[in-house]
Amino acid sequence: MPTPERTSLDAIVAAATEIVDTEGPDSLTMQAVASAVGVRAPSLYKRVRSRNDVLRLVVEQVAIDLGNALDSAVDGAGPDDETAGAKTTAGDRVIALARATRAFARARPHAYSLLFARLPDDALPDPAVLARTIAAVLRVSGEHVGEADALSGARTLTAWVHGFVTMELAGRFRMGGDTAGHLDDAFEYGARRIAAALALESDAESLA
Amino acid sequence: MPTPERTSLDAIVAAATEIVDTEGPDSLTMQAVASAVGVRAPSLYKRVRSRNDVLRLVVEQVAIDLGNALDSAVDGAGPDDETAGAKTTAGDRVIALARATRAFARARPHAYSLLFARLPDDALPDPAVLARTIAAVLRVSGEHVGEADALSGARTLTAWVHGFVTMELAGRFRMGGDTAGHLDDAFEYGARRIAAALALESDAESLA
DNA sequence: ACCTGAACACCGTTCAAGT
DNA sequence: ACCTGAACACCGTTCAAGT
Repeated sequence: MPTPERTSLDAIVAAATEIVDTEGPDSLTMQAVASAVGVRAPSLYKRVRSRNDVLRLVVEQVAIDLGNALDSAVDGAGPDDETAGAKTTAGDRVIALARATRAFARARPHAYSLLFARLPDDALPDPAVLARTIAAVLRVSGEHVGEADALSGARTLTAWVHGFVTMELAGRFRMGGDTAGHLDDAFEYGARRIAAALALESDAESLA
Repeated sequence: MPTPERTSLDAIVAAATEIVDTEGPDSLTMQAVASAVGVRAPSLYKRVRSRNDVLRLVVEQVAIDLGNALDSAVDGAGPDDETAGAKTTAGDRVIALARATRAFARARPHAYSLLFARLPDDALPDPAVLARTIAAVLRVSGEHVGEADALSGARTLTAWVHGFVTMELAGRFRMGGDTAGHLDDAFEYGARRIAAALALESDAESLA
């Protein structure tokens, strides 16, 4: 006689993502996930192939969440020029993307780290999911520097933001006086500089 | 009767570093290290406190190796201007540091990733070791943009290089057409742009 | 003083047995 | 059809016993 299902793939992914967010990937054990969804560890193998499969689903969920945050940031971007009636520029949207990425990483450091971590092959996220995640970055970069340099601009922006955020999260290489407020200033200053540097790119030889 | 020592802390660190380089941190087990140095796993606890202690020693060794590579890169930097007799500028040394970091990361991807990874508290490297690692970056940055902006310049350079290299190593967010040769071009182009952008910084309000 | 086997509490994963 | 306890091969770590 068939027994009723006591959990679901969605519940497993949700529980696993929560564990990663609160305790980090090392705490993502099959027993912890099973306990969170109310079954025993062996039952999980009815819905997933392995722990790495669970990890992959978490990474993809995180990528989707970051993509949504980036989309929202573009929609909600306001003008840097605070004069009444000033229009929002593509440069404003570039800055908004940088800020949204940093905010996401600070809110969910373990999850964010996973996006760029060295993962086992069977935990690698679907490239199509990642493509959606960065779609807004490519689009805004194109508006800012022109379609020909959209790729090069997106890469430069992403590299700088990711590097800054990683160093901030790791808390190493503090380079002397990195206090919290100082980092905020350094980020805003750097983001403006990078956005400005990208805009100059359209003059140089295209590299896309 | 005292038995002779059959291994040493140096041998343990060397073996552990080799395991990390060849198989990655997940393969760094106490049994693997013990087997490599010719003892049983419990014997390791005579020289180290825990697996995280071994990991910390590996991270510090990697930081020392990167620091040496950066120092060598600065010494060996040549002029971008290939005219006979052209002098090596601070900008040339900035580019040389960027190239050396990328070369290190490509040669030892697992080791490099550890430098910025989220690590357990008892695996965190000694800040003094990390300070030595980046000393050359701070020094060259100061020569390039002036002492007042040395910190800000070093941070921007390190963030961009680290971000670029991480994206390259992870192989995700390929953003369309990232072939091997293309990435080389993109790196050289980006490094020149960042070096140029830093040089402009000295005009702006200092942020150090 | 150093090294070891045995043991403990964990992992991921498989599988026969239950319902 | 789904779930489970038991089992297996691993982990890190401790410790009494050997030399």
